[in-house]
Amino acid sequence: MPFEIRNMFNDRIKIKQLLSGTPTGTEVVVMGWVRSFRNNQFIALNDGSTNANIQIVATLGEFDEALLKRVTTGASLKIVGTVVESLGKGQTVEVKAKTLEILGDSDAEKFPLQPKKHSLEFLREKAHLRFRTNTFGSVFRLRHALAFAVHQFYNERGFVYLHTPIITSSDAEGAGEMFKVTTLPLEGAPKNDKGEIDYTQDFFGKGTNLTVSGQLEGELGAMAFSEIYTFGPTFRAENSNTTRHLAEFWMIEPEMAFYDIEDNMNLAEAFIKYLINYALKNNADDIDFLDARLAEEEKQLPTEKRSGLGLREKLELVVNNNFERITYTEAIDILLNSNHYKKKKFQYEVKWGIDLQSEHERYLVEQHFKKPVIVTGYPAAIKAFYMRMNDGCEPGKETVAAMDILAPGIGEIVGGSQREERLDKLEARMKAMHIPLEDMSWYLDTRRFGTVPHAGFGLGFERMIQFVTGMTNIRDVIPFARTPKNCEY
RNA sequence: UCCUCCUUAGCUCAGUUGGUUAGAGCACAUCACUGUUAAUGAUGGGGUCCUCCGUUCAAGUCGGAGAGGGGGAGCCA
Repeated sequence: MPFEIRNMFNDRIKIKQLLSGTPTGTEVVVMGWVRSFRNNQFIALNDGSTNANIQIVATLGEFDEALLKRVTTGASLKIVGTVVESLGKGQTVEVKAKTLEILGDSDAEKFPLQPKKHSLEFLREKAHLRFRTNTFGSVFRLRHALAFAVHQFYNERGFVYLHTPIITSSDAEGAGEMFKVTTLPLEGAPKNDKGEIDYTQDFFGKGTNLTVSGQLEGELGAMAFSEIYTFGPTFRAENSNTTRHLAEFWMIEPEMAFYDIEDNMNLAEAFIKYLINYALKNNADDIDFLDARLAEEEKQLPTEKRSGLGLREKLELVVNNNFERITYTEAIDILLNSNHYKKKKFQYEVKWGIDLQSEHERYLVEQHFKKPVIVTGYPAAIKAFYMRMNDGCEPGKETVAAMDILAPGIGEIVGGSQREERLDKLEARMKAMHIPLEDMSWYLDTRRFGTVPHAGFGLGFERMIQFVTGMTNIRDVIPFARTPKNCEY
């Protein structure tokens, strides 16, 4: 099969394409960054199209010694050469260099990435360079693939991609602490009669924040297009220091008219499986690399801490099996009847009405069912105002049509619900929760004019990437993590 | 925010009961070798022992405070 030379300004061929072909003797132009230079002859060159490097052979004696001295780890090169069968064992094709041009030098003494294993913590501090490592190469190619798959999934189903605002004056969702957005000076901000900051003089004439969710605006779109989704950044000013929280993260929030809670669950399950399937099919190399990497890490762990399941195995298991679906009440029963509970191993109390703690969710997912679990019908008291009250509840045990999807290793990956479409019930709930109705009249209008049953959910994009890549720290699946006390770049 | 562990060379780490000149592997430099795959061999340079305060004849080592990081918890996606 002849190589297809892409007609770019430099007729460059990408390394992924080059490696997928056969040694034909064709002349090619390759560009990339040096990963290693062995034996003063063999350059491992990488251009980010794949983790695999192309071996460039600079035959001894054919190149100036001073030039070869500049072939250091991290330097960028332009190579013109012929594609030949490799005499070595590690690869089938290699490029025998005719000309070798240094595009950018890289001082070997100062370049932080060495041809060796680095800790994730070290690379996190070099986030601007960590893309050039195999691990982060795979992680961020997968991040891209999953983002593309998100759009493809919804586009195939006729959903409209709705851009909900990033700056918002709505503070009703209660999803978390918000970042203030203002142009008022911090020192000497104008005050009103009551001595409070006078936001009428602010840029928007009122107090504004970065969004914590696009859901409420998403519902407005669903009431016209039937099915919409949002996919954008969201912001939480919580002082959370964990491996699964970010101050700035990306969330996918579909919102569907004419869906009930069952339809909602079906869509969420199909969505997650679609994303995993897309990655397995289109990024097999990256999954396999991360699989091997995790297997290596597992070897360092004591036996009882090993998962015993490879990354690929885990993903295939999720794709090929139905998610377990249980009600909150059933979940509490399972916990109460568990040996774990009887041996008093739960730190937090288990009884109907509590919010499930991490340890409870982990028990259900990792010990009891050993696969993703969808929990529905949570107590109304612990859930948001917009969730639909279930009919026929025992007094004092009112539940709402909420659903959380819990995934092994990362906990809650999806949170969603059927929305309360009945105006009287919604208003009653909002009053009970002290949410000012007048500020929310735009939202209540959807229930006043042609209200319909509808539902939706939010999927944390980074948590999904964590699941697919097996990365344990969420800071390693977003290019530039924003966490408390950390906003580099 | 709470609990807990950690911070020694560019990186990963060792450093005994508080005791003389703080070590190793990798990386880097020089030389040798040349079909290597984390190349190999030899030689060499490289240290604010996180910071401050204290205890002591003497602190990388003990105590206190602070900073940064890891893991767990809460909040959540």
